[in-house]
Parts: sequence; C-alpha cells; structure tokens
Amino acid sequence: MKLRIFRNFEPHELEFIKSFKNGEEWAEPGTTMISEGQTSPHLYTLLSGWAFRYKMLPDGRRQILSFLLPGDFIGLQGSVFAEMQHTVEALTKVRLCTFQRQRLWDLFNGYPDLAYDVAWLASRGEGIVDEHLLAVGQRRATERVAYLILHLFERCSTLQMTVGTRMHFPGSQTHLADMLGLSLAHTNKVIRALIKTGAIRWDENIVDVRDEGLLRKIAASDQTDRRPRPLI
Amino acid sequence: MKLRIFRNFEPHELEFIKSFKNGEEWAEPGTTMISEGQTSPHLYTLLSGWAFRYKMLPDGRRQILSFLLPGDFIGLQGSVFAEMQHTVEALTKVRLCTFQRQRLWDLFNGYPDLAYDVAWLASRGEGIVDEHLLAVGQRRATERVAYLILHLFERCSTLQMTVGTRMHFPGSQTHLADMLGLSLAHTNKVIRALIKTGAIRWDENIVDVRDEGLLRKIAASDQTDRRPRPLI
DNA sequence: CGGGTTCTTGACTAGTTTCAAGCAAAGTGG
DNA sequence: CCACTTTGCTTGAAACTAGTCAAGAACCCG
Repeated sequence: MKLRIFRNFEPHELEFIKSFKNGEEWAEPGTTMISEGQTSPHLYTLLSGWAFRYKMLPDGRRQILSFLLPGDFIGLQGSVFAEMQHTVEALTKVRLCTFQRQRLWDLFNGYPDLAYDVAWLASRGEGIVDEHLLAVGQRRATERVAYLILHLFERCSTLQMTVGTRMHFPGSQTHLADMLGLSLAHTNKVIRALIKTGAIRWDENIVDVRDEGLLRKIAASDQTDRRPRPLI
Repeated sequence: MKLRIFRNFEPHELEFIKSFKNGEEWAEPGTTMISEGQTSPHLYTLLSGWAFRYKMLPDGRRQILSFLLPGDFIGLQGSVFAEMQHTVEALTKVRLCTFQRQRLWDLFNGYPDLAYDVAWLASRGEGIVDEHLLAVGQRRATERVAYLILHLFERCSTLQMTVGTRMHFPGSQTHLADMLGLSLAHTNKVIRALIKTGAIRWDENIVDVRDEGLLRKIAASDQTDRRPRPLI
C-alpha cells in the first residue's frame, strides 16, 4: 500500500518505525480494541478496515466521535494521557499495527520528525471532531446526513477506497444515527429522502454519490480538505 | 502565577521557553486572534482572560468548539497544519504569550519533553471537544446546560478562578447557545428552569453552583478530570 | 425453517425553534 | 444630560423538527 498521500521517510526513520513496531494483529468486527477508563499497553495504527471511537452516557446513549480509516492512529490520546477517554471498536475485520506505548517516549526523544508527525495526526484528529461538532450542533438532520456522506467519501477517496462515485460503508444506520445525534428512525427517513432527491443511491452498504454538487448544497458545506499526511 | 497544577521544568527547558517566547500582547474583547483559512505567523499561549474557538457555516450559524482558558495553547493546529481550521476570538481582554510558529520545529527537534507537552495539550484539547460532542449529540437541552456549567466550573476551579462555589462567566447567553447547539431563547428558558431547581444561581455573569450533586444528576454526567498539566 | 438483526414506514408526541414583544442596562451623540 | 440606539435578557404562543412507539418486511445465520 504505497500511496503518494504519505510523505517520504528517511532511512533511519523507517528503521525506527520497524523497531517501534511491535507486531500486527487482526481483530474481528465488534471487537473493543480500547476501553474508556482503561490504560492500554498498546498503541495502534489501523492498517486496513474500519473502526470507530465513541463515548457513552451512563444510561447507554452512545455518541460516535469519529470513524477511523487506514493510516489513523488509535489510542494516542491514551498514551499521552493516563487513561483513555473513549472506546474504540472495530467496525469491520481490521488489521492493526501494534506499538508499545512506552516507546512513544523514545520516539519523541530520538525522532523529532516522527514526533512531529504524531502531533500532526493528533491535530488532524481534532480537526475532524471539530467539523463533526459543527455539524451536530448547527446543521439540521438532512444537512447532517449529507455532510457525513461527503466527509466519509472524501476520506475514503483519499485512501483510494472509492470506486468512481461509489464507496462501501460497512456500518449500519444505527452507527450513522449515533454519529449524527439523531434517532435511528429519523436517520432512515432522511436517507430515504436524500435518495429521492437524486443526490445519492444507497444499496447494500454501497453509497453512490450521484450528484456531489447537490449533496454539498444540501449539506450547506464548502469544506474540502486534501492534504498529504504522514504514515506511522 | 505559580500553580502546582503545572509540572516542573528543567532549567534548560525554561531557557528554551524564554527564547521560544517572542513577546506578550494584549487583545481586547471581540478581537479575532486567528482566522479560519489563514496562516498565522504566530502561536499563542493564553496567559489571562477567556477566549473561544469557533467555526461557522456559510449562512452564519456559528458553533463554538471550545472555550480557552489560561494555559491553553492557541493556534497549534494551524502551525502543524498549513491553515487554521477554525477562528479564535477573545471573550474578555486577554493577555497572550506569542511564539514564532517556525520555531515549533526547533522545539520538536531539541526539546522532546516540551514536544511531548505540546502533544499532551493537543491531545487534551481533543478530549475536551470529544466531551462536547457527546453532550451536543446525545444530551437534551437541560442536561447540556448543566454539563457545560460543570465543565467550565471544573476547569476554572483547577485554575483557581473560582471563589467557593462561584465562577465568573464572561460570555453572553448567545455564547452558551452557540456552544450547545441550542437557540438563544431556549437556552434562556433552560437556565431559568435550572435556577428554579436550586442547582445554580446566575446573577450578572456570576454563576453559583449551589448544589453540585444535583447539577451532576441533571447533566447525566459522571466525568471528573483533574490531571496535572504542562505549562508552555 | 425459526430467530435475530437491520431497514422501513406511519401515527402520535414532545422537545426545540421561530417569531414576536417587552424590558433593562449600557452606550452614543447632539 | 437627555433622547436614541444597541445589546442582552426574558417570556409566551405558534410552528415544526425530530423523537418515540409500533409493526411489518427483508435478510442473514445457524
């Protein structure tokens, strides 16, 4: 998986990444990789598959904070902090690159460029959550759904996980609802309505962005964001 | 301002911080310190006063992403990224410590402990936004307001900006509404209702948490978070 | 072939927004 | 120093968005 969206690394960096790397693991869909309140001994990079971060209220209401795609760091917050503030769950079967959390310190100590990349990824993560907060706080239901589709489509597109105007979304509508702060029933109605406008199609987990311009108009969105990213 | 909530620094670190530091500035309330889409040459640390980060939709709807209190970094995202993804505005008169953005690289390069602290602050920032997203996405109006009061009170308390159970909140109800994703009118009604429960009082920008337990119960919240933090 | 998800839809309800109006406090300018 | 404007707070009534409840259909799994 050599994408030009990843920046080039120096030989010594690659060497460190190799040594930093602890191993690879597979996790089945539904696996909880990291739990809120716990101190995980590992850090991960998502190599393939989808995952998501979420928080829950005592009574069970769940807010999905973000979806994680290949290249995303998992558990960084927990390694800088003491305990994780959120839970991470695999949405599909997932391949992970595992790191030892203690070695993060070595990284900061000896590999400033990589440390910078880590900060970059953390910063990018916050940017994504900011964008979600804007959507959930200010957009109405239809706009929100349209926004989320565009957001996911753009990220997938960067990772070459799209085929033309189509993208595979492995989550259920419940996942969308929990991400958007909407009820399942209403999320469904909005999706149906969006399909009727002709902006998208939606069959069997395949989302087809038929009319991106229209979808953007519906989302009340202008944002575009395609910057190169580091790979760790 | 020597608080024990800040960690101790090594002499060489203090020296670098001094050299890293570019100067101090004052900004009046309402000043836009950093604009979305722009590349600011500076990074800031908030030394005193309140500020807030926000994003807007094309039609003017505004989502406040977080409030910034003394010790918080401003513009970190923009310095790691190319351009800022949000706007930062002073809520009160504000004292800032300014840094040259380019020197952030020197920091990562020569001061891994400080770089780690920067990552820590970035990570903490994301945690705060996560918490807000949970609130805006899942809590209903009354719970949200209660949550936000508790959140601000705790942060102020850590910074010793509270007096007993009272805290000065320099924002207007419009700011609260824009943070919570509620209309101004409804925010006001909810605040009135909260006062009636006896959980809080609210006079002239002074919020008095009369019954923290009750407020927590209303917020459907358990979260507490008082960890030591680095000062940069 | 059940039994369990996920999706779909409709009817009803409730939480929130919108609209509107009034009031108090704080500026502003003549 | 007094209109006059502006800003922020407060409240009520009406409208509407989204939630809740309920039930059926489609699909998958064992």
